[in-house]
Amino acid sequence: MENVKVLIVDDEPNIRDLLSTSLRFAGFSVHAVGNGADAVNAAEKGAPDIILLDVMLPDMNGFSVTKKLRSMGINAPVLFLTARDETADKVTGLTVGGDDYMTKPFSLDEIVARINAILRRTKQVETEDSILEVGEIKINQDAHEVFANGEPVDLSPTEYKLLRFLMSNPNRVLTKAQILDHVWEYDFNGEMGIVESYVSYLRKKLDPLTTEPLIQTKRGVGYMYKSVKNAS
Amino acid sequence: MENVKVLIVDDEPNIRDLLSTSLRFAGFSVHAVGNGADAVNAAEKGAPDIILLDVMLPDMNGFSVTKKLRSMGINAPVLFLTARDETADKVTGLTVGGDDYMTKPFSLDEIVARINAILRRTKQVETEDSILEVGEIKINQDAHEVFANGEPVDLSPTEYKLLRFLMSNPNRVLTKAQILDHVWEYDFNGEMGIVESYVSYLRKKLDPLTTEPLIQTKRGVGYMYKSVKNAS
DNA sequence: GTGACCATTCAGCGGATTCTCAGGAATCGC
DNA sequence: GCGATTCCTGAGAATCCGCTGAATGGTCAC
Repeated sequence: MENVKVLIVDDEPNIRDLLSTSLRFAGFSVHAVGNGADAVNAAEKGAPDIILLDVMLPDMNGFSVTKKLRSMGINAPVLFLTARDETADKVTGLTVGGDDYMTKPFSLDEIVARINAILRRTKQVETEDSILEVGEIKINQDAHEVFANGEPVDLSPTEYKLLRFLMSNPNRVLTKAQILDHVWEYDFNGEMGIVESYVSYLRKKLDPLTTEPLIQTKRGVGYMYKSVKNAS
Repeated sequence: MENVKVLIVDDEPNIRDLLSTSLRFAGFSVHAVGNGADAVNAAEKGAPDIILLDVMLPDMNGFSVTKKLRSMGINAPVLFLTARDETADKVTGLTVGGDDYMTKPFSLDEIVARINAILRRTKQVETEDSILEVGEIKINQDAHEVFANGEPVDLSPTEYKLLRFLMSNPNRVLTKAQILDHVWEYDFNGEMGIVESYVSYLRKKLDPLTTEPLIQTKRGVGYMYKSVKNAS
């Protein structure tokens, strides 16, 4: 996962900042532009490994941008960003090859997961493993399958995202605010109590299958996924 | 931890002074301003390693400031300061990237700990280790876990903060007033007897696990955490 | 439309935590 | 030794925090 270059194309500065900050912190090398013409230029010069492309741009739409890019021999996979109300058939034609799409608003954890999934599929760069195994839990990120000591566990989408986020930060306390910011969609406006609810759901499903509780409550601080006992 | 530059942005002079003095004493290089415009200027010239940013400023809010900063290519992590009563929805989006937030009123020890945690995570400068080990006690600051000779110790948040403060000033007498100022929130207006109570709680939990009492009473002066015996 | 599943809010419970206070123990000056 | 001062610690009250079950509304498949 060294030096993967991401090109972000979105006309909303808020989304650009959010994505830039978040992906940079996730270890990607980021370049962000606000319209299709700049995107073509940046892609030509920057040789990105993956492109995050808003479907609705002020000057040209995502389809025109990709057509232009492909005609120039730029074959980096594209992750389209589209508003939820735009109909699916508008998008389905776009996702050829290794491409994919996400609806806005998305969660930050989810978009990192999708980027890694695409890179994994297109194999243009080394990237993370599709299997995430920490302690007694194993997640197959391609199949969205979860196993606790080999037993399959059936999780709802939000439960899955929460568990994945916890497991990718083992032995580190995560505050409810951090969890909310990464697992829920960026425009979520509700209370942090929902994190408690979902932790409760997860524990109810996972704890019967494990030898010890996996999600620890650090009262007054947050939650922590524990993987190995700290004896050192 | 050499020459880490902190930029403080808060419109309340009291808070500015409190933070400046305290952080300077903790070894940071500090610059403080009172509004968003000055913050942008100072960040441009000063190239801070981390920014402490009040969410509510007279001229612009914290989000506008960070947006402006990011658009200028300044990627220093931000520790937001926000009033406790502001609801969670004002907090969402704050902990993106390496950023974090604290509610006012905060404790000075806590804010130093958070700054070090952020610097550690963003790895932009060398900083302290997440493990604080002095004598027979070891603290894992990521996991908020405490061990006495390898045995886990369960501490409440205040007990934890007190122990951390004592351990980060080993072999040095700390007055109750100092402890109160650093460990408790700055608007705490109770009695100093509470320090005695919490020292008592700590001793009750720690002393059974250590070969000798760790927190010494310096009658008429304060308390001292002892780590190595002086041969004299 | 109907039923299953899911996301979200909320209220009540129980236990942990914070803080105060007061009696007794330890220590100091003399 | 003895009083004065300081410190220790148990008890108790008020509060806070997190867990969970229940209720609501939405979405999707059929």
